[in-house]
Amino acid sequence: MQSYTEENYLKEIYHLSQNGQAVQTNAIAEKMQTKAASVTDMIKKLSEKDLVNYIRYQGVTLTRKGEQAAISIVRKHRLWEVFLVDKLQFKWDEVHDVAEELEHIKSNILIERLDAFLGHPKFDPHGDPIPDQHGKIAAFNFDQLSKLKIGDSGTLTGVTEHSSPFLKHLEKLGLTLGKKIVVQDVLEFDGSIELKLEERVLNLSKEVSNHLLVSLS
Amino acid sequence: MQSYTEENYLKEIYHLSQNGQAVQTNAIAEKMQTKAASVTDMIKKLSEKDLVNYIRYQGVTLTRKGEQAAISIVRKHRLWEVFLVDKLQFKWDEVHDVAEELEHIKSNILIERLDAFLGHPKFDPHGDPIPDQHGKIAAFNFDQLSKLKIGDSGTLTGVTEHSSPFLKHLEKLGLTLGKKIVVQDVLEFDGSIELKLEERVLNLSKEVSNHLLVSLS
DNA sequence: TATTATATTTAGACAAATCTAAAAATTAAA
DNA sequence: TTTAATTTTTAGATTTGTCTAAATATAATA
Ligand SMILES: [Mn+2]
Ligand SMILES: [Mn+2]
Ligand SMILES: [Mn+2]
Ligand SMILES: [Mn+2]
Repeated sequence: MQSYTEENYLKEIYHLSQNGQAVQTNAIAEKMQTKAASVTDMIKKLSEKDLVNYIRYQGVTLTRKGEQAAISIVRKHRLWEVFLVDKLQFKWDEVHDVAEELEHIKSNILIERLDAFLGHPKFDPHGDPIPDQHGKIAAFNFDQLSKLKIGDSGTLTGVTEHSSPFLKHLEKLGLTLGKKIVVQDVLEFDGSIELKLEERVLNLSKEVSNHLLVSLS
Repeated sequence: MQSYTEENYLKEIYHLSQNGQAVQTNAIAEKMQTKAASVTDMIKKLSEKDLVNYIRYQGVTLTRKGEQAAISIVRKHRLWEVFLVDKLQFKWDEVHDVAEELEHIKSNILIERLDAFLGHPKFDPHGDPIPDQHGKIAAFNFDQLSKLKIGDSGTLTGVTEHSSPFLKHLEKLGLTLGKKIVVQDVLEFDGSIELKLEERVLNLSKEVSNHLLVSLS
């Protein structure tokens, strides 16, 4: 078993590994809001436990064992987020911190029962896929809204930025998951995008549209 | 805020305080499965934080602040137990360890939403009262089954022993909360009690009946 | 009351996770 | 290819919660 802290490191390394390359000490330190020296200490410990591959000065990658552990935590995090939103009326910008704690509760039966209770959801409130009990993550093919061309249309299926101010902003604009949008214009000038959303026309900055995922229709 | 460990100490001191007297170091050590020296250390820390009144060699009592903190944890523990049983089909003998972890999740909004979601339950799956958000505990007046006389009848409303073997045993006998019983005989010899439960006649040892609570009818 | 037994506290150490400051390795720039 | 900048690691401390062993206080017994 891993400690609460080890689990947080594993999850963070997992998220930072998505590009395929070894993860740097400083990158972990920044995400974990700690110091590089502390990261080195923890990496050595995780390496000792065969959860990461570690070569001094070369960064870390997760072992299969480490990846499975990380995915299990991600699964729990996302299932608890669904619970908070679907059953306890939390807003999508309010769930993260609580899920950050709940993800560490150790009980397989609990998480499988919760999964069933929620109806085996495939995505969390931010559109992120929920790994199944074997660690399988459903393939999905979404595009950054900022990559679309004039005339393209689709459905908003995810966000890649989870901060409360950002999510509240989307909420206010009516840009919630499942909404249909049509690209009406893309401005050369600043890369901002103009789209139609339920009769209304919105203008989104490049910065915002970078963090929105859509499935084309 | 208190640490996970401090919260566990506070809760245990609270449970041991029910007789009104100061709680002894060794009593805490036994319940917490630790050593007296460790308890002394922690007591000093809790005293420093004004959560317990402590006089060397004289045991501890909770301050108002400490009692409120302890009751808050008990509230969370019992609400989570209700959730596990009512919503996730846990058996009453399976909930304790998981609730032991869940009780430490820090979020007031979470626990108030959970309370509402569960329909503001007054008792947990073992018949223990659930304190309200202000720390108030509903008065209740139950009797130990072992104190009843021949001819007395009532409803099973609680258990004072939460171990899984004990609860499984009751389950097998059909002795679950809400069941009506009538005392048919009390044996002088060993204090065992004979009672009628839905057409059947059961004989319970003094040991068992000591841990059952009934409300007389 | 003196002695013995029990309960509690201190002293000193240890493991986990963190930090600061300094040293070492790697990478980038001149 | 030296030098400079960046990244990473080590060394040594600190905090939290724990432990064992020894000392001290309280309670029970003779
Ligand atoms: Mn976490
Ligand atoms: Mn999420
Ligand atoms: Mn606990
Ligand atoms: Mn209970």
